[in-house]
Amino acid sequence: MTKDKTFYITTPIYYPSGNLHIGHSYTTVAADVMARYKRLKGYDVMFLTGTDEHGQKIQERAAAAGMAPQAFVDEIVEGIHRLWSLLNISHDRFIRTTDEAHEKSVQAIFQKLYDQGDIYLSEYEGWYCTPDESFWTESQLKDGKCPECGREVHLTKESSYFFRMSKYQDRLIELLENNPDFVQPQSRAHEMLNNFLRPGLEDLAVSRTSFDWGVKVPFDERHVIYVWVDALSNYITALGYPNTDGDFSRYWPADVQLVGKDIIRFHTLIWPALLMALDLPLPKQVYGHGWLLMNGGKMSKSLGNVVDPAVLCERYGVDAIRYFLLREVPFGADGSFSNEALVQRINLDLANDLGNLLSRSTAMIKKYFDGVVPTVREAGPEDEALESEAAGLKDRVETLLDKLQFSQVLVEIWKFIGSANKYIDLTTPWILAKDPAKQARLAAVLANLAEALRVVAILIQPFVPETGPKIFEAIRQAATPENTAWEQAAVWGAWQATEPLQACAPVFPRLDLDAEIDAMNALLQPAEEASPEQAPQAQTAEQEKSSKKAQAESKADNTEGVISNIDFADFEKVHFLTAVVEACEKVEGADRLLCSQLDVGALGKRQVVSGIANSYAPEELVGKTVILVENLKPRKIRGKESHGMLLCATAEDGSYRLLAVDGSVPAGSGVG
RNA sequence: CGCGGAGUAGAGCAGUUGGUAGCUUGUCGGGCUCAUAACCCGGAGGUCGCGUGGUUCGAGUCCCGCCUCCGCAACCA
Repeated sequence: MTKDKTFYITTPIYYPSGNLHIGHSYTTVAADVMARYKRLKGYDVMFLTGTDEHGQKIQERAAAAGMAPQAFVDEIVEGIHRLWSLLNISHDRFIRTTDEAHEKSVQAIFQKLYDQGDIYLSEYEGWYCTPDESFWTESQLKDGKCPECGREVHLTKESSYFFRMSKYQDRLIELLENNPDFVQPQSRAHEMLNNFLRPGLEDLAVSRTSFDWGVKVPFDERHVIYVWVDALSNYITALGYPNTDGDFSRYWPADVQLVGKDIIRFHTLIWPALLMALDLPLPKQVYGHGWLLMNGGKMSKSLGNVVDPAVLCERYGVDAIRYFLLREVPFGADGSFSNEALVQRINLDLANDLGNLLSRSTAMIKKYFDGVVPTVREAGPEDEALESEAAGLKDRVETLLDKLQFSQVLVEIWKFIGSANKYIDLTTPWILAKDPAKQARLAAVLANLAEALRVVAILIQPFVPETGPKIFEAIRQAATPENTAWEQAAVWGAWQATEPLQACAPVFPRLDLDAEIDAMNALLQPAEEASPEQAPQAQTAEQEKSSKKAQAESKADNTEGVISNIDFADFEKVHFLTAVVEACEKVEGADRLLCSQLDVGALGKRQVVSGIANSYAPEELVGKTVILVENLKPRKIRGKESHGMLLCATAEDGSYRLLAVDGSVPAGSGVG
């Protein structure tokens, strides 16, 4: 059968430099819901996701792990496949930029653009940081120095191919101004226009000679194709482009391309410009969703506040996680993730409202009619409201889903679940049951409840693919394609039990809030150096702001005593010593950092950078005896070497107080 | 004067073209007993960041000024 309606949806291709976190799952689950919904509606769906595997960072990570880049990404991609499988992601295709077909297509695209003059060879002029081997533009520099390491940079030139993006500036402005649907939410379009388009676009460097983990420029082996052409073009190479027959002609242009708000710039400027250069139609919509914030701050590995979706799924089940992700936060906006919110959603929405509705309905059918609702049924005055609400529900859900308003869709469905619960209270079936004359009315009431559950089961399929079938099973509705079809949600009276109902076990068991939060905190304890107590040392300037809140939060949690025990051997690994501060000054360009010169007795002098400038003035520290973690791995903070860390207590207001010694001991004394 | 977003009941959020301020959760009280200590009803709780600003018969909603918070320069969704 040839379906005439197609729907092509994409997620970004993820960068496999490490395992994915809950944020990646958020995007992908959202795309999955749309894909499942459209399939239910009878569309021929192409749902694409994948990985962006080239680039310097991967090369470095692989080298650090002592692996070849390909082997390195293979391993991570394997994990990503497992995660998507766990989350019931129903992608039709998974593209890797290291796929041979993709690489060939990228070369063909590059060649075409070069041949037609949209790509030209020139020189990339920038500020080069030799130790970091990285280029920076004038505006990226911090105080004229490398923004990464703070060291000197020098002006240098590197040969590079450029994409003539400036040529498409006017067409891009027109695109964003005249097509309000192209970028969603629309506020993001303004940002693009004001920040980038109106000030003027520069041509884009699209090749590099400074590393070689990438696709070679077909006519110039010294260059590898840089991220833009390589990564963005995945959306068309996955369909076979430059071959424009088959899948490409069938699915392109994409209906929706989901991206996080951070990369919307590349998808609304560079990507359309590339397509214009290739003379291809543009995607119908690029949707930039918001972030899931962890305790109010951005999620990132270096902060140690990353939530592992696999752990959550294991503990709560896939559907609970999928439901939470899309229910908790309006899709375009930022929202926060917290264990408490997750457990609350599971308890209130899934267990109390939906789970309990199923439970009480099936229990009554079992109890009053031994699982079989008689066909002699008498309508009552309470029925009308429930039935008419159900009748319009499918359309309301569709309207909202087509606008990707996932949280609103779930609100709408749950309103109906609430109505069904209320319907039970209004009709009081337990009273009807006592009166033999009211059996027909009781039958009607219970049938209506099964009916409501059937409608809900159909509509929630895209969101919670495991739960829909469970409900069908519980009400003994055969899960045939005809019965589960989307259109069946608009029908009232299609419930047809295949066998007697039984009282069913809870589909979403209620959780103990406090116990869960404790358990989750224990699971999520960051293993590395980002634990709160170490934060003053471990933070870099750019991380400080966002980690501040996370610190406060996790600190409060820690007082509950859920930190796992360590062996004495572990403790012994840490060398504490006393040290005397000989000199101390603020670190230039950083708000919270102080750089101290310490006398550590026999060990000589040490330089330590600490994030305590808000709590101490530099001169206050001089002469103090402090506790130093002596064997902490040295690291650079704002360009300054920091060999160790000063122990501090954190006060309630978030300020730090140094640990002191009771009495007087020489510098360099052991502590422990 | 960089750009954008946000500031509405304890918490988290809605408030469409200006017309009596809503939802969820929490809290207090009541009902019910079919059900996963679940479900249903009701009460309390807000001078809608500030300017006793402007426009208007009327402003959370439009205009002006100010304050606070967050994001944006890094190919972390």
